[in-house]
Amino acid sequence: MNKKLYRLKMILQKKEIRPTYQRLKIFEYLHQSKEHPTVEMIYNNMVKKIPTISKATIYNTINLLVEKGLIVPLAIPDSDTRFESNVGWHHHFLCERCGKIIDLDIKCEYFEKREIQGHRIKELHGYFKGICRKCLESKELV
Amino acid sequence: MNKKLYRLKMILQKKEIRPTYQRLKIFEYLHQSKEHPTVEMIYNNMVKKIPTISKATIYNTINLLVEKGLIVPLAIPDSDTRFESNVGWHHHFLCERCGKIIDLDIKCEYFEKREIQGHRIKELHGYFKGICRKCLESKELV
DNA sequence: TTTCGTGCAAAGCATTTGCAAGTAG
DNA sequence: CTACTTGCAAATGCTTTGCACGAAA
Repeated sequence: MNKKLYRLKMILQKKEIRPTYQRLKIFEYLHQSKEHPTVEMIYNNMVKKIPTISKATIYNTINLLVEKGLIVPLAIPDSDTRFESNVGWHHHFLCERCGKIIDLDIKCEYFEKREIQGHRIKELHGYFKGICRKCLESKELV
Repeated sequence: MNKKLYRLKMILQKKEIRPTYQRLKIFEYLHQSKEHPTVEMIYNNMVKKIPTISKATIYNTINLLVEKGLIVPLAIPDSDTRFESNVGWHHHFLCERCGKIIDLDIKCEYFEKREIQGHRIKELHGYFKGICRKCLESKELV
């Protein structure tokens, strides 16, 4: 675990980000969490470990990490922005029943393309909305 | 043109929305505009035609139209939400140079699917970010 | 030592809400 | 007439900013 933290510290330094305790802990949390947390969720989690931490620091840090390309924001209508450390291109599934966001492991023909209809592609985002497998299964039991 | 307005009025009534002048004009604007306007853009456009209109009415109306499924919101990180009346599934391209949002006329294998890895699909959203064809061309002239 | 980051409180904005007056059916 | 909608202003809530103190290089 210490080795992993050290690795994260190196990543920050490589991007010229001072690896303060707060930043490292936030970055660590984003790496170990699979729940695509909101700012609120990050804050609630951090307060447990660092009781004096402020929301301003959370905002400052995630903004910095996004700028440096170390995390990615996920915009969803009528919902708070979420963040993830998995910066590789992939799609998402949002369950409208349980609210979870699931990383989809599907191929997309555009993942390899650098151009579409003459436009140069720099980013690609895709998400599905509906009811996830688990919710469907539990509904069938009712 | 009157015929078109009448058609829009019918659409509102079918969804049990009282076709007030403000609502009809906002709905009309969203139908004729191809620029995927923000709330701000809708307001600025409406004020020209209805000088007394308030932002609250714009918000009330678009929220209602979204609820009823007559328009679709488009969430983009670090950018205001945009709206469009084209509710059919399609992808978008966002140019980071000129800021335009372009409807893409491409097929997607998931447009016809109703399930993905066991999850039931109700909505599908995809967008590319990069530099649009026009901006690439004008850059090449420099 | 010097520069940068943190935490607090205040400021800024977009969006929502409450309400009196006006409008649609 | 009765219920709903509008426009205004106030309230709300998320995010950013200014600043003094503290921490990192």
